Amino acid sequence: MAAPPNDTRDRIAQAAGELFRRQGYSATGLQQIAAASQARIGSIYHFFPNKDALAEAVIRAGGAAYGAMVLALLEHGPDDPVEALGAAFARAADDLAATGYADACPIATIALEVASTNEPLRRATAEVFTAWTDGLAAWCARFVADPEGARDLATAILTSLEGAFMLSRALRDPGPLLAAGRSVTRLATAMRTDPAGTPP
Amino acid sequence: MAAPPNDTRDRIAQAAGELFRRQGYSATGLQQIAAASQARIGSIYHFFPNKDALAEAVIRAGGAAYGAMVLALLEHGPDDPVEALGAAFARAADDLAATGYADACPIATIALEVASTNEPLRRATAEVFTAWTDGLAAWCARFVADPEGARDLATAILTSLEGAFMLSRALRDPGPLLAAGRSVTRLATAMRTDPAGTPP
DNA sequence: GTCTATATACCGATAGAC
DNA sequence: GTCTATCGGTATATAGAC
Repeated sequence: MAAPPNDTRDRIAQAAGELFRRQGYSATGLQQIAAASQARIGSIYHFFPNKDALAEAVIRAGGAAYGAMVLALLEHGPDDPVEALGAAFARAADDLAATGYADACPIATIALEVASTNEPLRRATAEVFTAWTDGLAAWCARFVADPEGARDLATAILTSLEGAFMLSRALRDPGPLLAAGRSVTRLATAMRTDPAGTPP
Repeated sequence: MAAPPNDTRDRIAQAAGELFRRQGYSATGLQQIAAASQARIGSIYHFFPNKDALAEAVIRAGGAAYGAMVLALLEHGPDDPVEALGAAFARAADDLAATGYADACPIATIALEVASTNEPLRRATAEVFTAWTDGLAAWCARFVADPEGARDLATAILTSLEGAFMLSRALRDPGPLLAAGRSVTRLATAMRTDPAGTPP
């Protein structure tokens, strides 16, 4: 999407991100990352001092990219924000099913693994979640006047998405993601300040 | 709560469950489980054929216990179901903070780790999530007449709880859990069929 | 910057004494 | 049913040639 140079460092980071999100941080070995990125272990250590540093780079870069992608999806979707929300959840369900229920949130698995065991990585995931919430809250503020209400709705969108990703992956069924979409659009409708475009 | 006999098998399963939920499945070694349960590795292999079998037993037993606990919390809370929901989320936030943001959902971390890598364990987590959804849907059916609506609300409660657990653990902040509680109660209010007890 | 070889430690699992 | 010793394999990380 953005970065053109397919150099070794990028290949390593991308392969690591894909493996971390699918099977978790602990279960992914450096040998596997090297094989997936067609690099040598020595090259990984040339670009990253250790596995934790690689993970932190992957969390921050992948988090920024995913947040930008979601916001772009909302902004370039239907004009009505509630419809855009519903379309985004439907799109997430399609994409998840298309990858065999493998690729959902890029940092969710790592976030749970490190929350109580690795403070630097926990902090990295926290900063990504906070940035996502900020971005969503700014988008929600377009149709929810109360700033606290906009932030609550943003949190509801993000937590519903994360939880629905978890259930849909475990069940191998888009149902939870679609149900979460229905609930979030209903909630957004109830919270929207400006009811323009809503027929009686 | 239920089982009185503190025999070796129970100690192993309980210690394994605690470690799995806090730091994940892959990151937890049998040596650590043995140390935490004051058993020997040989004893673990006496009761469970391998690590996967231990995990499956932990997922199913822990899942059943947690589901029963949540339903009991809802049923023995305030008479008004919406108030009971809000109290349950507030209670979850208190409990999470009290454990240093360590003990949230007993199977969430494992579920994400195994969703794409371990089919028997993935199936175990799916069955637990389905049982939870069924139980919640039955409870929701008390005040939401439409069965599909009750099931959607049950899914919304569960996905919001899981996603909010994730964010609250990562941020070390009860905020997301409390915000999810506000959103879920608002949603339940909008969906409730019987508005008895709701003052104007 | 790339690659090989290796150090050290721990992994899950097994065998067998008691 | 409990415990010790140990197997083969892999983990992260390092040293150093090229």
